[in-house]
Amino acid sequence: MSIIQPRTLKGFRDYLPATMAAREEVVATARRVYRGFGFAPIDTPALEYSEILLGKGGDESDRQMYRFKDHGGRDVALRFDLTVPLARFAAQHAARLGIPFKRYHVGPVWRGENTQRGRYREFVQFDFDTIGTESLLADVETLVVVHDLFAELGLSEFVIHFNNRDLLNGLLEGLGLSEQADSILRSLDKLPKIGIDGVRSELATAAGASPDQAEAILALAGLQGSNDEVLTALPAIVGDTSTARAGMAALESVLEGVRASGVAEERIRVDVSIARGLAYYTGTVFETFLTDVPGIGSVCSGGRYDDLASLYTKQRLPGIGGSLGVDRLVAAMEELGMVDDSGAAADIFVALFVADRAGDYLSLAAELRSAGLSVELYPDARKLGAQMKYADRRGHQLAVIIGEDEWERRTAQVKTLATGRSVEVPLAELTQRCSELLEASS
RNA sequence: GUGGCCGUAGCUCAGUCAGGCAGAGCACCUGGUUGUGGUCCAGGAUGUCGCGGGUUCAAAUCCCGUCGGCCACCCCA
Repeated sequence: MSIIQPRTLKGFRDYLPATMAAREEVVATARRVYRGFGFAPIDTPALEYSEILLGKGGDESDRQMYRFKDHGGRDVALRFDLTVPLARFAAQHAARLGIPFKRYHVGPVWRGENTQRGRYREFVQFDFDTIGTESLLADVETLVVVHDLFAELGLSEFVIHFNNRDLLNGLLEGLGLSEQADSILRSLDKLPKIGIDGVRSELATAAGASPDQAEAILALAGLQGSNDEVLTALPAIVGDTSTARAGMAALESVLEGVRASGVAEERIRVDVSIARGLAYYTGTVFETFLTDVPGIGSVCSGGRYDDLASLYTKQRLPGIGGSLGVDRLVAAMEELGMVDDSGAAADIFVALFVADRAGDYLSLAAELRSAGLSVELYPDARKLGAQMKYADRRGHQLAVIIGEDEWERRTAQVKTLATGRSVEVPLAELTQRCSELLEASS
């Protein structure tokens, strides 16, 4: 029989222990932060009816969607984000949930796009959203959650860039270009790449903007400075439509709220160039960048979507939320050397020294575990040196060594691997002494 | 999806231009010590050269296809 080549699909990956342990830690931290703000867990199916997902994220999302007929001939698709399923979920369960409804949701999503560093076809998002309120306090809270999340993760160098789509919408209304909003948005998004002149010519060709219109749009996109400088300059640039005024007011109000929440000025930036491609965003939009890993792009982004649930219900269910890119974040942390590659080792290593006494070692390990300690018993009675080497490589804190002599004396040697120091303790005190040693080294 | 570069030991890579015995460093295994890791010394094992086909006396090397990775476009976590 021939051997089948072991392999994974393009854009799909296996996760080794070191990476997976890092991911679990990120998820645990995010969960703790989300819960601290009153978000509750939910889950939804990976597979949905295509009609639920199609047309919600824009043409690009539709193109990238994994879509096929299931065994019953149903037209189905894998979710490409967690926000659209949430909208369906909220519409379906609104009556039971109560408003506002705050939920978090972690799971894989799928996009059939071309791969690149930090971009895969299957990746994990960890979302949090607030459904059922238009209050800007929810916008403020969303940004504060992101801030606390990155602070808790130990990533000190990050900046949350935020904007309000009404600024551009208002400007375009005044210019009579509302119809071309999508195409203009896409052109503006390329500003860092193709420059002012590139965007200017693209605005003319793709959106049919006149030279004057293009200049007005570019004046907005090119606006830079401190948060207060940008806010001061904006009114003259975005014009005097009611939409633009609303966008201005929202932007100022959100920034004020974020400041009041104690977020440092250098962590939050009004950035009118943040547009976000997904079609469903309506007001506040944001992206989060790691200053030390610029190449990886945004690791947490989101915004307000006041019309999304209207696709599934007549009830008005506005929402706002954010999406943490778990894989991207773990990749960034690996680049920053924040992930040690030993994987998750148990605190205590027990050498299997005397093969005949396997039962004694097993009950000893069980006793330590019942006290809440994590214990690994080596499965083979190999040379002690080899076992010690294994324990060292694996990253255990303590090694418990009990040979025939110790068994007879009813004692154990407990070795602190980092220092090499070893103490002999009575078996009766082993649990307590191990706890103390672990406490001391942490 | 389109285009460019790349794929050789567990890892990082040399060897490919100009076809001629498949290599280095690190990691790994064994020994130097009857029962103690990280250093040192000695020795050892390890490859469908991504996969399939073609050209050739001979292919890691040249050609075609395919799968995968990276980069750009596009878009995005």
